[in-house]
Amino acid sequence: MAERRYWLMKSEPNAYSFTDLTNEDDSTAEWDGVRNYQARNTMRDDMKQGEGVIFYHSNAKPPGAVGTAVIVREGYPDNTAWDPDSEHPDPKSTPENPIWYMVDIKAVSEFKRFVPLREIKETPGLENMPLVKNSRLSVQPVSKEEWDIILELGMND
DNA sequence: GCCAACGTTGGC
DNA sequence: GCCAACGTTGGC
Repeated sequence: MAERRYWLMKSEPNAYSFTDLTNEDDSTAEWDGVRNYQARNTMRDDMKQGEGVIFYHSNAKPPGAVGTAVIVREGYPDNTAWDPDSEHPDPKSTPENPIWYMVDIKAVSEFKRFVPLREIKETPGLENMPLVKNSRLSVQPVSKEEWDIILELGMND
């Protein structure tokens, strides 16, 4: 069995917040609309059922981590790409030759305490996170150590 | 609103 | 294949 990995996914709360996810049927949603190859590869190839996700609010005031989710369905074609009425249509992607992929995630728990980016940047052990290194990647890997540190920050008062 | 960082596009 | 131009992300 492959080693269990951890992830972080960004969302702009104005567009789709952690609360929106918890309000879905079974707290589960398709993570559609990602149009970046590196993030696509991660969702298509690397994310496995049962692995943990830190849900992060980007472009928020302030930005930060708000809770955890879990991968409940592994990578499959993002059908919104060939829907001209979707928010992120890509005519080059077709059902026969899909370019973009998504996963399904399910909300697990909201942090007791919001963990702002400012604090993540100041916390020893988190300095190598893509988040801190100014990466724009919307789906990023998180090490076990980083996962443990952030959950400790978020789950303790 | 500004702008740095970064990814993508397209001319050559 | 290089790289300038352009568009987007996202913190501040």
